[in-house]
Order: sequence, then C-alpha cells, then structure tokens
Amino acid sequence: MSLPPRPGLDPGPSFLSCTRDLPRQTHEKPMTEPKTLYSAYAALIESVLTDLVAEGTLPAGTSFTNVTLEPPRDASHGDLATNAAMVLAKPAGLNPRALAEGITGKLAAHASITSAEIAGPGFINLRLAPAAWLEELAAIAHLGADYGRSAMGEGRVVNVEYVSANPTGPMHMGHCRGAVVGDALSGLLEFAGHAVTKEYYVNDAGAQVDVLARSVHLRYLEALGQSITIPEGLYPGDYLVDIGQKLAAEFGDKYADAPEGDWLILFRTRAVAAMMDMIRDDLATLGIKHDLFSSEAELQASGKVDAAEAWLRAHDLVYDGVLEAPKGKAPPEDWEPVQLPLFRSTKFGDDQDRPIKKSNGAWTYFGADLAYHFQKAQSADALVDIWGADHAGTVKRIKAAVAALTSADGGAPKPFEVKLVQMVQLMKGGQPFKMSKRAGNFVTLADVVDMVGKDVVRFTMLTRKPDAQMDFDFDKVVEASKDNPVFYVQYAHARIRSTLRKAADRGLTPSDAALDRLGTEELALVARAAQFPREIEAAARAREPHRIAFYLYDLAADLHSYWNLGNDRPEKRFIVEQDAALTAARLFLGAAIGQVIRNGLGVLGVEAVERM
RNA sequence: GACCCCGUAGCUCAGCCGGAUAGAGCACCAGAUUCCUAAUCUGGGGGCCGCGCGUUCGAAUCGCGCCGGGGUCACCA
Repeated sequence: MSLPPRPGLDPGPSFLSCTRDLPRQTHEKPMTEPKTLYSAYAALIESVLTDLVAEGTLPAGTSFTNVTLEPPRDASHGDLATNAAMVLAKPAGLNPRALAEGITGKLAAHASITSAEIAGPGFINLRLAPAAWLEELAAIAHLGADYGRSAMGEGRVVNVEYVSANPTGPMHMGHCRGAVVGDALSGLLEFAGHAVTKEYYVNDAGAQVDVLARSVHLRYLEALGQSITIPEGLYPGDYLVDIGQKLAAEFGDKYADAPEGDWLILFRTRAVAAMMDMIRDDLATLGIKHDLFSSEAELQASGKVDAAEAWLRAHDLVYDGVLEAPKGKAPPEDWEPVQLPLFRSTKFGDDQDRPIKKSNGAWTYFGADLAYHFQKAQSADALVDIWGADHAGTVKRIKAAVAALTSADGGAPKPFEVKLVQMVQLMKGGQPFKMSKRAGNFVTLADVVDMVGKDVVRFTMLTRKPDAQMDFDFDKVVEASKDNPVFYVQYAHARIRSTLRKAADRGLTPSDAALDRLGTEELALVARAAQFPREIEAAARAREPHRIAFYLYDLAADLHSYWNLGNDRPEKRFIVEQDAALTAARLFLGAAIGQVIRNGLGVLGVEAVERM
C-alpha cells in the first residue's frame, strides 16, 4: 500500500534524512496551512455545519467558535469527538440530539468515517478508517521537521521580552525560569506561525549601574596596586576584578584620584558592556539568543520618554500631584510628601497613582518602561513580557499605560500580555538552599547548567505551569532516571534512533509500502502523534509552552509502552526478522514518532539525543 | 489593609474554549529482562478536585464570598 502526499503539500525534508536541525531554524519557509488530521476533520465538521445553515436547520450567522474537535477522554468512545450539537442546539432552539442526528447523517456519508454515534447529552463520536491514520503517518514523514508547524499566527509579529536581568552581574538561578519560559514560548509562537522578536531590555540607566561603575572603580584601584575594602552597598563580586584590570591597563592611573564626574560615565559604559557580554555567555549556555538588546539609556536620550509624558499629560493621564505614603506598612523614616508627575493608575485598579519621574528629575523605571513598551509596539502586532512574580504589583500600571499609549490614534490598543513566572525554590537534598546576592553566595546559572546540563535545566523548568511555584532540587535533577522526565522523553527518542541504526545494519529501512500491515496498537501510537499539531496551536494560543513538555511525556510513555509489548510478544517488535515488509512499516512508524518527539523538543530548545 | 499566584490521591503535579466514569509520576504491593536500550513496561489499592453560594442541559474548569499557603505593596529595578 502506498499513500500519496496530501494535495498542496511540499514534500519537505523527510525524517529519513535525519537532519538534526531544530524546527525553529527553518522558519523562513513559506507559510502554508498543513492539512493535518485534526485540522482536516475540523474543517469537515465546519463544512457540514455550514451546509446546515444553508439548509435553514441552523440560523444564519451561527458562530462555530465554541465547537471543538478533540480525542475523547475514553478511547472506547471513538477516535474523535465533537460537542457541535450541544453548543449549537440552544441558540438554534433545537434539541441537541436532534441536531446531532442531522450532523451525523452528513458525516457518516464520508468514506473515511466508519461510524458517527451520538452519545450522552449530545456528543458526536467518530471512528476513522485506518487509512485516515495512515495518511497522517505519511504526512508526518513528508512534513518532517515541519510537522506540527502551524500557520495560525499568520505571520503576525510578536515581541517577546524576557530575562532583562540588570547588567550588574552574572545571571543567577532566580533568572532561570523566566529565561527558559520566554525562550520556549518564543520557539512555540514561531512554530505556530508568528514572526517572533526576542528582546532583552537593558536597564543601563538607573542608580544600580552607577553603583556598578563605583564598584568597578574600586577594582580599578585594586588593579593599580591599592588595597581596597568594598563598602556596604557596592557590588562585592569578584567577577568585576577582570574589568578593573582592563581599565587599569588601558588608562593607567589617570582616574585614580580623579573626581567621580570624570570617570563615572566611562566606567559605567564599560562595565555595562562587560556585564552584558557575561550575561550573553550565560544565556548561550542555555541555548538562548535574543534578537534585540534595547538600552534604557538610549531610549531616554532619544526623547521618546518625554514624548510619551507629553501625550499622557495632554490626555489627563499624567498630572503633578503629591505621592501618598506607602500603604500597609510604616512609611520609611525619610518619607515626606513631594510633588511629582503621576500616572493615573488608580483609574485602572491600582492602589495609588504612580510617579514617572523622581524628585531629582530622573525618570523612574516605570516612566521609562511605558515609553519602552510604546516603542516596542511600533514594530509588533502583539507584545508579551515574561516577568518574575515579584513584579506582579506593577502589571496594572504598565498595562494601563500601554493600552492608553497604543490606542492614541483612536484605534484598538495593541495586544499586550504580561506572563508572570512564579518563584523557584532552590533545594539540595530536600532542604531549601539559601541564596544571597549581597553575601556573594548566590548560585549562578552557568554553574547549574555546568552541573546538570542545558537540556535538564530547560525541560525541568517546563514541567510545571509557570504560575505555580516550583522547587528545583539539585540532587533530584541530576538523577538520570525515572523521576526525571527529560531523560524519559529523550530515552524514547534514543530508543527509536537506536532501532533504526540496528535495522540499517541489517539492511532494513523504513518504508511506506506496506503501512496497511500496521495494527491497532500501532495506530494508537499514530493517534497520539496526530495530536501534536493541535497541541502546538492550543499551547501557542494560551502562551503556555509547558503543555508541549507534558504532551511529549505522554507520547514517550506511549512509545515505551508499545516497545514493551515486544517483550512478551516478539511479533510486536519493530524488527521482525522473517517479515521485511512488516519491519519496514514498523520502522516507518517509529521514525515518525521519533520525528514528532524531535519536533516537540526542538520547540522547547531541548536536544533529541541519538543515544543514551 | 490592598493586589497577584496557588489549593486536585500519602507526596510532587497535569487537566485545553465548561463536557462523558477526574489523570500521571513518586511512594506502597504483586509481576515482566535467553528478545530491537529494563534510564523501560504490566497489574493493584488510594479522591469532600479547600469550603459555600451562583451561572449552566452540564462546573475541578466560569462568577461572587470565605478559609489556608506563597509573593508583592519605594522617587528601587
């Protein structure tokens, strides 16, 4: 049996060539809407419903947006289930089961649908002919690294801002989760048909970079031979020694006794550049590479913040007022009422109006940040920020300000979401592991990646939904076994690759010539793989890359389970010595499952290893 | 006091735009390896989905109110 590719599909790279490219590296391909199984049958159901509207059974203008097509929870119900009749019955003034009969009547006429049954309150359960699954199996092969890629995003530009750690030191584990989630989300959105800009906002304008410059100046003096003590409040980390030495080599003692005004800007610029180099290296160990690094200092110098303020003032969203004392705890000792330009964030549910400038005339972080988001919105169709949960309190004000600024022309505000990632508690042997930047005993990201590996760190960070807190236990995470889902998924892939290698040694290669030899257990595996495209779309829509990690775990479990059938029943192994045709079909199946695992891991930025 | 997140099996957690008998791992019990990788698999017990009210044909899922845990509440970033 041989199946032709579905019409309209580029053959694409086949998994048989076994490229190790991650899907994200092929995003220049033209956006075609691949007709994968779920999208094909969803389209079929929609056409049936459209017919019912044309016939007058359903009222004109009926919206199908709540109609779903999904695998039934219980496999005994069938292959696919739709809620169409239940969702549409009420607005149409119909009995759900009566409507369901109208739908099933039309669906049953389809050759690939072997049964369409009405169940429970009005579910429609469909069973598909084996050929339908085999066609999907062939589609996986033909699409290869592009299987699961979606045109859902329609090429819309999405700006994802993540990490944005202050350029005052190396990255530590506190930054890790947001970095991984942001990067995986970027990969996911891109795979789902968006044009993603991965952006890092460099906070090189606040007081913290002046502190950095002073800290570096001390290291510079140290390099010149002076003995130094680092006072409270400056950065003590020895990662600044190197930059101090470089400055000493370049400038000699020129700035040793000079007033701060002579060297502050120079040292600050050099120090920030050095810190950003270090951070880029740290990110690279996680496989993260941003497209764009935007400087807060440059933004301020460009006058864009002033322009934003002027616009907000003209619309009465910024006014000069007196800041209230902080609520809920004793005000700071030096607190006194001061008149400042305030943004009316109380209009948007905030506790109090928020200053955009400090009393010394400098912009607050918030003041610059709103202009920064406005700037991002100029070149994107949608914005996503990944923030740590400790910044949750500032979400309302920035969303309010961005909504106001981006609808300045009277249009709809630019879609803008802030995704909060909750804290990660570091553990060691079941005990919390305390971290203090001031004491200098913080755990650097680079150390952890060095210890447990990029793939483990990335996958582990995605094994929990981002809005739940998580523990990261070093001892458990290095353990290469059951407890660790990364290895479980990678092992499934490695098993397949190993089998294909072993088969190739014996002259056995995958082939779609006899796919009809595949039975129920094999088709069940295909059914799981066939869910990949809709998992991608659902995860992208929800901006939740962790769903792909969970899906991959399920797919790997199915593979392992199928594999072990061969323990008791040798005729169920991939390689059946005396039956070359069956073996070729099984290998074709295995290669396809491996391809889906590889594509999914690729979206998450985790390597699909060849052997373990 | 306010805002944000969480509360599902003994433990750690999934559960999609509301859908059918609520799932997985760990732990516990019983099994599978002359055989393509046992880093795997098969079977078993175990549930007031924190509590209440509401919306709905239908609620773990949506809304409101409580309770419990975590986080935040600078002119910091």
